[in-house]
Amino acid sequence: MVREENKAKKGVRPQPPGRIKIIKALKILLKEKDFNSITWAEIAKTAEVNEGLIYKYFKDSRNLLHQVLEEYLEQYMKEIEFALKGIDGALNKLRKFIWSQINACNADKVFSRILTLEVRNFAGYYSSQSYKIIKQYDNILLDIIKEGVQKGEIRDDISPGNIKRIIFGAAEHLCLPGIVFNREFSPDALTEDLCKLIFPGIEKT
Amino acid sequence: MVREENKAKKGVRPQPPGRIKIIKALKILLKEKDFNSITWAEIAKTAEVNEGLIYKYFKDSRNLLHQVLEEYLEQYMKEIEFALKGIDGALNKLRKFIWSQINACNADKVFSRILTLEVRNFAGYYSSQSYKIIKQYDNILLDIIKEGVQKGEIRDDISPGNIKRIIFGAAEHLCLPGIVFNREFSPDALTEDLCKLIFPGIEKT
Amino acid sequence: MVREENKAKKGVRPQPPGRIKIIKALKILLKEKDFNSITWAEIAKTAEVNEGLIYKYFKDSRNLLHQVLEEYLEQYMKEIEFALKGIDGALNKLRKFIWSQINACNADKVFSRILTLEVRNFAGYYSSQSYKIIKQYDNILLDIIKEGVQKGEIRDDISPGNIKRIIFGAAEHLCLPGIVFNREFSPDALTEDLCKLIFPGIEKT
Amino acid sequence: MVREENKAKKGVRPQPPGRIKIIKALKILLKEKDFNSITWAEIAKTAEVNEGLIYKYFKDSRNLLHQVLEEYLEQYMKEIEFALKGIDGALNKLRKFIWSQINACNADKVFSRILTLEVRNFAGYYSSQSYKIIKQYDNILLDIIKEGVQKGEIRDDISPGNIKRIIFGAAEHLCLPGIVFNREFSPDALTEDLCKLIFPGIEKT
DNA sequence: CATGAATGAGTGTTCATTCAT
DNA sequence: TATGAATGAACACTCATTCAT
Repeated sequence: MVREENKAKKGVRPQPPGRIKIIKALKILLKEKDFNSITWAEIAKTAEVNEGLIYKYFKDSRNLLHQVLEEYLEQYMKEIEFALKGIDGALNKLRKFIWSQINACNADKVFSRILTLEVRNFAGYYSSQSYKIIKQYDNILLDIIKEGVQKGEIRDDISPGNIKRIIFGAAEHLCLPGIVFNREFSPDALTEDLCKLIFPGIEKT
Repeated sequence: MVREENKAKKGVRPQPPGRIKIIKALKILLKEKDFNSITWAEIAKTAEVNEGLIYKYFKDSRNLLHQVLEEYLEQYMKEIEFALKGIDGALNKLRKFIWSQINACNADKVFSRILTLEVRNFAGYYSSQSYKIIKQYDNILLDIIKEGVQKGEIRDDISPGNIKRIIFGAAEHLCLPGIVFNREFSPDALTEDLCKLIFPGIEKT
Repeated sequence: MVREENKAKKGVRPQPPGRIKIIKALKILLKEKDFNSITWAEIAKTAEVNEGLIYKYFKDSRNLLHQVLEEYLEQYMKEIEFALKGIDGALNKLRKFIWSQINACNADKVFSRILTLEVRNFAGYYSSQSYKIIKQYDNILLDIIKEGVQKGEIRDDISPGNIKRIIFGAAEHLCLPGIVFNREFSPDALTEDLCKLIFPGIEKT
Repeated sequence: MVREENKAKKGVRPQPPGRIKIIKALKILLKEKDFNSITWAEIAKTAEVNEGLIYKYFKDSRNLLHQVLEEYLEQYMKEIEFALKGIDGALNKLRKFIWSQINACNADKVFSRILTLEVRNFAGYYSSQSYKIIKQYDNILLDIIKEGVQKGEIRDDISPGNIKRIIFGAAEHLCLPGIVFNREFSPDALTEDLCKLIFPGIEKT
């Protein structure tokens, strides 16, 4: 009965086993190699599924990756929104946001690699659904900054957009060695360093 | 005799005309499309050279790109070294370095795109000659920071490596929209914003 | 009871709903594209029926088309036989036959296209049931000619078969532009022209 | 030296052996099966050539057929123009034209089948180069008819276009059994029958 | 130094067909 | 009766690469 409820709530389609296997296979392969060098044949073989079946469920290979990405991003969006609840003050939210971002990078290196290194030079990426979700995610940070500016917590002589970019870029490059060489890193320590460095320049004096 | 001079000037390689044409062709194509979707046939056609000839000079397509990259990077390295000469104080050098980096991004968007979006998830990139030059370039910034720490200009409670990463990441993401959508941007303004934001957190108080 | 009646009227087959839907779907698709490029998947989708179901009723796709063709041809045969009733004289019948043929081409361009452009180079066409019906249809014209020869209305120094072919070919090519480019044309005018041209050479002098 | 001259005159490109083999292979296969069911693999195998090579010389499979068709049609056009030279009077030309057409059908049944049964329902046929040549060929007949009308040899109360269609259609269907079942037939006899039948209705009385 | 010709191994994609339920 | 899921075999097409000349 609980199951029935879940279905109803989430509006989940029945999810045929082949589809699940394919997605799982892609995730496995993404751990081993970059997306561009993954072939349908490999996916099919890994999924123990017929090649043609992939086409049944996913229009093309990009579509398959985007669907997997979307799922991941939507999940992450929910988490970050949840994580920010109940936190008071723009700077506190900022710190939390940064930590979450770095932590997520550390927790799922495969997706981090895809999002930071692979997807950005895909052909249709900047008009994809995934990119839309990323923009929403960006806006969370942007809103925090704008709120801080409005409340006098954050300086107003740098555009919120540029502050946002600086933060994202700084966080990304702190994680980059970990992402590229698949090494563990400490979200706590990196967050600490990043905030120490940028907060003095962000706070309104 | 003139030839001899050319040889001497340009370096060791004799630079046969076919080779030059191929490299030129790749540069043209890189302006239009991303490296991964450029084919030998296209290069040969653009270079007005036989396909087979490419093999005479370049082991494989990656090799070709790397050679082009190397050339570009070596050139840029020289420029940055020259640009930093005669500047006093770590923070002043830092500002100059940042400006040069952002300015270079703006000036040559093709190479910026390759370096920030494409090359990083190539298979052999991190053991390539190009990467070695990038590391050297990284070290220039690192040395500036270390010098600043040593002279008491820069705080010592954040590792120079992390400071370096924060600066590179921040600068990169400030340029990213311009790189991705091939838009012009103002190196002066972006440098100003970035320094305003990070210098308070970098300076030793 | 009504059902029973329908059965009796339509013939032997019980005509299950799925079957009807499939046939209807094929007819719809034939209006849009040529038969060779219609896929099972499309038929099933258009019919709002499962792909596998088609196999219940039709051995293969050719079989399906032939059944649809047969239906159409049988219907047309009845009409032509009815139309020729009560007409006196071979030449009058000839004129009526020609008009009916051209009129049918104009009225149902889809089937005309199939019969004149598509079906003739199908593998098994010349041993199919459809071809048998076509032969019967051919024979109607042939019989008219033979009757005319016998009665001295039509010249006897050209074989009836060749006269038949000349008439069919001429009529077909008069309709061809209309069929190919799906344009309307006037059966009256074309019949008039055709008869004007061939009757002098057909009539016994 | 003679060779050099030929090259220069005809403007012939060197014709690489692979290209020739491919065209030859297609011609062989066309004798056995209809064009639509011929695959690249078969052509390559028959030509004893790599599959990829076909793509080097011909953009796609349609392109390959069209090039072969064009060659054939251009050749035939030259022949018909030559054949009509020195013939006086529209009706005499007409007879010669008809005989040539029927004779060509008999002589090369493969191409006749393609032109009458296959090519007409190809997607891009009516905007292809082949179709343009066919139109030119059509116009030869049309011009003969127009000339006859002008000189008072041919009746003027049926449009030349319709006369043309009637002739082409009649001739085609006289040849059709031969084309379809690959049977020999007598151009002389068929021409005789056709002219006997249509000339009385064509001549101006 | 440079070319034209040719190759082999793959690519994503499509399709008719089958089968358990 | 009708369906969803899955399959296998082929399809046209592409590409980096080689080699004789």
